[in-house]
Amino acid sequence: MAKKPNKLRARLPRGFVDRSAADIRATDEMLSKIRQVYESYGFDPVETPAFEYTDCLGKFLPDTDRPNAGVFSVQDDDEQWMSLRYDLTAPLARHVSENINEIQLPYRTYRNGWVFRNEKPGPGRFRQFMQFDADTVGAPGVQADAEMCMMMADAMEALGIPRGQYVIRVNNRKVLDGVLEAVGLGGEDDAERRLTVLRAMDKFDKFGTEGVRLLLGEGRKDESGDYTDGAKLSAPAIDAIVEILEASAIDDLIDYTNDLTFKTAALSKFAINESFEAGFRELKLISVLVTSAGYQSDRISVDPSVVRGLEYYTGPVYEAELLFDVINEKGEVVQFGSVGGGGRYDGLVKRFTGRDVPATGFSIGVSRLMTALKNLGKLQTADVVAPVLVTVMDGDTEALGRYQKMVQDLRQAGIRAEMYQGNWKKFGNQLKYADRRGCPIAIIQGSDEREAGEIQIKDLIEGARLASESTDVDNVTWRESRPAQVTANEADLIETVRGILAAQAEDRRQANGD
RNA sequence: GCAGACGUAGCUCAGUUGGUUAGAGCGUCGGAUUGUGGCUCCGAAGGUCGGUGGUUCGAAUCCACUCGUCUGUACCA
Repeated sequence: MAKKPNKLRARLPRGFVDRSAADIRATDEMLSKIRQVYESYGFDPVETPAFEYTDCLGKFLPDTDRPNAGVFSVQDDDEQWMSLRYDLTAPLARHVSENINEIQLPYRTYRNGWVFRNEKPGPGRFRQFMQFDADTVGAPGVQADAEMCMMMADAMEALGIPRGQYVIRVNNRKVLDGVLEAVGLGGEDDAERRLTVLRAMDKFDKFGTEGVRLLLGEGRKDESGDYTDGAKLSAPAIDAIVEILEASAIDDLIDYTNDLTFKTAALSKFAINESFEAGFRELKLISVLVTSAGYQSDRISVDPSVVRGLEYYTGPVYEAELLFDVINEKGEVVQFGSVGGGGRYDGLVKRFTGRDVPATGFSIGVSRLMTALKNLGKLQTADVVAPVLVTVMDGDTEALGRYQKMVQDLRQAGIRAEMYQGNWKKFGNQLKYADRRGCPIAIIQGSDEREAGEIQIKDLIEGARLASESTDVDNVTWRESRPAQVTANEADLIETVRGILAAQAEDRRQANGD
């Protein structure tokens, strides 16, 4: 048998999605809520393009695991390499550096945009996704970091996540450096093991004390049988690190009177080093600042297991985490992780300018957060009513003109409306179309009505309800009963439509229970 | 990247020890009904059985490789 010629198969590259009307509207809603928060903090928008020269995005990797993966790159006409941005921070550093003479520091700015990562997608993880960032450039003090944390908490609540269902966890890269120094991994030779230790600490939330002990020690095997090699630290070092991770507040760890000292048994074996001291003092300061601004530890909490990226952070780091379970389509609880984070990156602008320009900022993973809210049913689906459909009974030019006029009149009265654009000769299809499209009302005017100066106005929502109540009526009878349909004077079109729409809106409100 | 599970129509899935032309429900489209949505009835379209190669007289079924999806893990700027 001869094979048919192969059809081209329509398919989307993995990790990319088409966005539906509902998604787009929900995203817009989210963005405007976040924007409102940032604006109220006095931040101004700025936008940079999706492409940058690859060297400007920078590779700060001490992390040599994956030398070139993760980024989409192309070569320009002049053979310079360009890449799609993989976050909004590096492009901002480029923008600030390029315009450093015009920009008034400290520069408080926000922006949202698509970013691209060439890596394996997961639930709520895409290769193109939206981030919403805010940064303060040229502010050296931790008060800028504290403000970032507060703003992030406010953004979470503005998005409808109730207090107690999220937390902003704060740590300090200097504390982590102090830990590494204290367990004897300060030297250049131990770079690899330092990463292993940091990654292990980062897993505390996921694997708990025992899992982290394994990762800090010999290694850990997961359920699928995959094995992760450990950092092979000594037992006392592991004890000390675990004690830091398990602390519920920094005051449990540190005595802040005069010279800092460790309070706990396992930690007291270590001296406070310079990094520890600087890090803990900054954390304490942030903690005091946010508390006096009214943000208690249920919203912003110091947590030494926060590690974040291993690249450019130099001081405080923070992370927004959702505390509710996220359920996927199959009803399984999926581990979700953080929906945003950031930190202080004092070295990023200096790469371009040579000048010290300290900066701090954070990023909200809009796409990711939206997946979580959607799965939870907390996504505010914007209440967009489908258009009123003006049906076409006669296809002659004069009649079409009359229908167009009706549509325009409706539009000018602020009512979404459209004229049927399919094959008008099958009238049943017009109403079927309206029904499937979710149209609230259909307008009908044939020659009979035309001569009488009337129109038929059909309430499709009410009609659907009536239809579902009487299922055994035969089609002809049902049709001729013209359910939920009123005859109106041509001049009363707008008024009548308005009345029906208002009644429908009221019904929806009652159905929603508010 | 590593490990496991799974790939049959737009969707959800049947498909016997390898045996004619691969099926069902839902959905889609057309008709019954040239001016009325739902119900009902009739009809139609829709398949590289994920792909390639192999074993066999014969493969959706067995084998190898490969691609994709999901879950875990690694990485996550």
